[in-house]
Parts: sequence; C-alpha cells; structure tokens
Amino acid sequence: MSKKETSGIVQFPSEGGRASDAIVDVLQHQILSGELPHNMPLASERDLMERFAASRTVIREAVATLASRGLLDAKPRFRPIVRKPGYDTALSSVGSIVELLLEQTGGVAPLFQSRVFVERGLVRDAAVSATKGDIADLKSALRRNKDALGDSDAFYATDVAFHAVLYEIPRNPIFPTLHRAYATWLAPHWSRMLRSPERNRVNYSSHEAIYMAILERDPDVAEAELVNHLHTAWEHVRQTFDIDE
Amino acid sequence: MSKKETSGIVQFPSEGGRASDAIVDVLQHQILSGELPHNMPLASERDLMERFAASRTVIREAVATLASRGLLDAKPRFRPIVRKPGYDTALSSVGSIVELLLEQTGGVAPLFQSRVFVERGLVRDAAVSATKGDIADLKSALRRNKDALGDSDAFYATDVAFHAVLYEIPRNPIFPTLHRAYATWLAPHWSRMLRSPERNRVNYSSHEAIYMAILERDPDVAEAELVNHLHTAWEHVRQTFDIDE
DNA sequence: CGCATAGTTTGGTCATACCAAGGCTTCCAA
DNA sequence: TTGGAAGCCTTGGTATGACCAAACTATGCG
Repeated sequence: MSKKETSGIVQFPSEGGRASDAIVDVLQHQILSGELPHNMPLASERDLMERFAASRTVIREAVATLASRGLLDAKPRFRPIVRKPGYDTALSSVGSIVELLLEQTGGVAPLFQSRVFVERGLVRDAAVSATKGDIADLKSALRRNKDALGDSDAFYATDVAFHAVLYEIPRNPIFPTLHRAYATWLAPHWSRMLRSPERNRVNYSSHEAIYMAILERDPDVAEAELVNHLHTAWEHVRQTFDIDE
Repeated sequence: MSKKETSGIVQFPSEGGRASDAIVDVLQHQILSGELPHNMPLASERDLMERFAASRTVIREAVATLASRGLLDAKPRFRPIVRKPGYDTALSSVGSIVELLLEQTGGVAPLFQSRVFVERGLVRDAAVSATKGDIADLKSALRRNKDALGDSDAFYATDVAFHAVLYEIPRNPIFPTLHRAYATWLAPHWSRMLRSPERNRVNYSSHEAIYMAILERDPDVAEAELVNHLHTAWEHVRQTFDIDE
C-alpha cells in the first residue's frame, strides 16, 4: 500500500466527540507551529481525506471549523488559505455577532460609550507618558488632518488615523486591534452622518486641543477635550438618525 | 404536491455564494425575531431539508455556521438549541481563538495590561460618579471578601466578585461581559498562582483601600491603589511561573 | 405507578456522483 | 517569440442514499 502515515492518523472514532475534532487539532497545531506556512493554500480536500483516512464530510467539517476560528480563510470557490492568528483574527471572528448585537441589544450606544471610556484613558496616559516619538506621530497625524480639512472623505480618514495614534501609544497590540474594531463597527453609522467643512473644522480643533493638552502634560484637560470631542460627534450621529438614547 | 412553503424557500442556487447562506439568513432572522424562542430545540435536520428544499449537506452546514456564530448551541449528539445572542455570545465565540493567542503572541501580558488599563478607568469613574447603591454594592462585596479571608478558594471567588462590581457601575452591558472575559482567560494563570492567608490579607487590604478612595471621591488615590493592587498580583503570577516580561 | 424494554427518530459518518468554476496546458496566430 | 483563446483536469459545492449508535418514545410488565 502506498498510504503514508506522515501525520496524525486518528483512531478514536468513538470517545463521544466529533471525528473532525481530532483533525482540527492536528491542522491547528500545524498552522500554529508554522509547519503550514502563513498564506499557503491548504491541501485539497481529497488529499486531506487520504492523509487523515476520513470521509470528505469530516474533512469539510474540520475545514469549516478552522475557518470559523480564523485559522483558515475559506472563500467560497477557492482553496482555503492558512492564516496564522493574531488579535485581528479574533476581531474578525466576532464581527458577525457584534453586527447583530448592534441592531439589537441597546444598539451602538454601549459600544460608543465604551469607546469614550477607552479613549479617555488613552489620552490621560498619553498626557502622562507619551514619548517624543509618540508626540511626533500625533503631530504629523494632526497635520495630515488639517491638510484634509477641505475634503470630507480625506478628513474622515485622517480623523480615524489621528485616533489610531492614541491606540498605538500603550505599545500593546490589543489596542490597535480595538481601534480597528471601533472603526469597523461604528463606521456604518458614522459615515452616514452628514459631513461638512464646518464639522470638519470643529473636529479638527478638538484634535488640536487634545494634542496641545498632551503636549502640556495635562491629563485632565486632555480627557475633558476628548470627552467633549466625542460627545459632540455622538450628538450629531444621534440627530442624523435619532437613536433612542 | 404537499410541499408547504411556510417560510423562506430559497431559489438562488447560483449567485456565487453558498446555498447554506440563504438558509442561515432565514434561521438567523427567526432566532433574532423570537419566532424561534430562546432555549427551544431546533427542528430536526430532516425536517429542515424538507422545509428549505435542500440537501442534508446544506442544512448541516447552515446549522454549523449558526452554531459558530453562537446562535445555536450544538452539542455533539443532541438537538441544537436556539440561543438569542447577547454580548456574552460574542465572548464565547472568540474564546477559542483568544486561548490560542495567549500561548503565542506575547502571552497573557498584553491582556493583563489591558485589564489594568480598564480597571484604572473604572475606579476613577467610580470615585467620581458612583451612586449610593454602587457604594453599597462595593461595601457588601468587600464584606464578603473579608469574611472569606481564611478560605483561599472562597477568597478568590469574592475577589473576582469585588472587581465585578466595578464593571457594573458604568451600567453598560459591555463591561460585565468584559469582566467575564478577563476572569475566564486569566483564571488559568491566576489559579495556578500560589495562595495563602497572607496574600489574601494583602489583597483584601488593597480592596479596602480602593473602596475607601472611592468613598472619599478621590480618583487619583483610587487609581493608584488599583494599580498597586494589580501590579503586586501580577508580580506574583510572574514569579510563580516566570513569564518573560 | 415506576421502570425495564423494544421500537423509532435523529445526528454523525461514509461512499458516490455530478456540476460548475478555477487552474493549467496546449497550441494557434499575430 | 509571445499573447491569448480553447480545451482538459482539478477542486470545491451540492445531492443522494445508506448505516450506525445514541437519544427519544412508547410499550408493557411487575
């Protein structure tokens, strides 16, 4: 027989669990260990069924499971692509649920409120402990924001980028991911909000005030400006399509 | 023909996507709308294939998808149970990925650091705006914590409960969920840490100090005590099984 | 009326087949 | 030589049908 037992051929079909679980474990380990390199297409389902001595049903279930965990990027008609997980992986895997929650449980208000909470802490910390490099980053982000005052789309982008800098300062990979989460989940509501050069100017001057407060190492002012900034923006969102709270 | 088209019989097998997606949409809508009540077992697969005029393959895929989104609780050999999603649903759906991340990318340190960040903000806010009710809750939690000083297991539970009260104060459902996330993901490391009456006493006195600072409406002291509290605990975790930073 | 038992339902898995879209090779024409 | 069209092979998506063991239900006995 030409069957090679290169990797885990599993033999506990009983044991209560699903047969695919064992295969998931093996593939997951291979992905995490780098044995299956990032961005490499997975073997074909028919290959896998030979390697694991399992039916295609089980193989497909295993692949689906790994895809739901973000370890595989499985687009409809294409080969699944190996993805080594990062914090963003976790983010994308909750995406579908969160989107449901945003139109159910209390809507976007709690999420936005949490963002205000986080950014308040961020600007306080920035005011206390931002490095020269951080401040330089903020400054250039602010500059780009100013340059985009006339173009609402560009302004929005540089607005997001300015806030993103705040999330970089803690040097904790969770925060940039969190920022992407907020940007992703709040954007649909944000972008529908009317924009105008006047609004841009107001927002820009808030950014400037926050930057100045950080520069002057004043956490209280920084926080206050941030709160004012986001609350104002929130009011606009609320009024644009009145949210009940 | 006796085929009743009670609900969405889908007829775009083409259109590029997967056939199960359409079924997922229908079922998801029925779950969210309450048409399929919470905790109700889903119809059998064979019923569903009749209702949607689809093969069992597709039905099973749809069920798997909904399960991965947390809208169905599908245990191996049992009927899937309908679950109306909440923030905790999102939490459990990221669980498997986060657990992987914790033994990879930087380990638990970033997660713990984020917890410190969050709780700093929480105690500051508590100091500023806790209601009488909040303070009463903190007080009784503190009391239970004190009563459990001699029993390390009970102490751990009341410790977690004390921190949980802080997450209740913003009246934002995201925070209690976040607390459960921290409790879940950090517990495995936490619980392996050695415990002792002395450690309990140190921790309790920190809780007391935090409570007092909140009572005195002093955010700075509250934050400082909280930071001291968590950093001390973190040092112990680090030393217990030395983490490289 | 309680409980052991037999029959039925149902989820998990396998084997097979077909289709259409993606990929690849070949080969012609500019 | 080279760009691209035609045709073949591979592969993922779906449909059937079957079988098993566990879960569920009904039955009947003590």
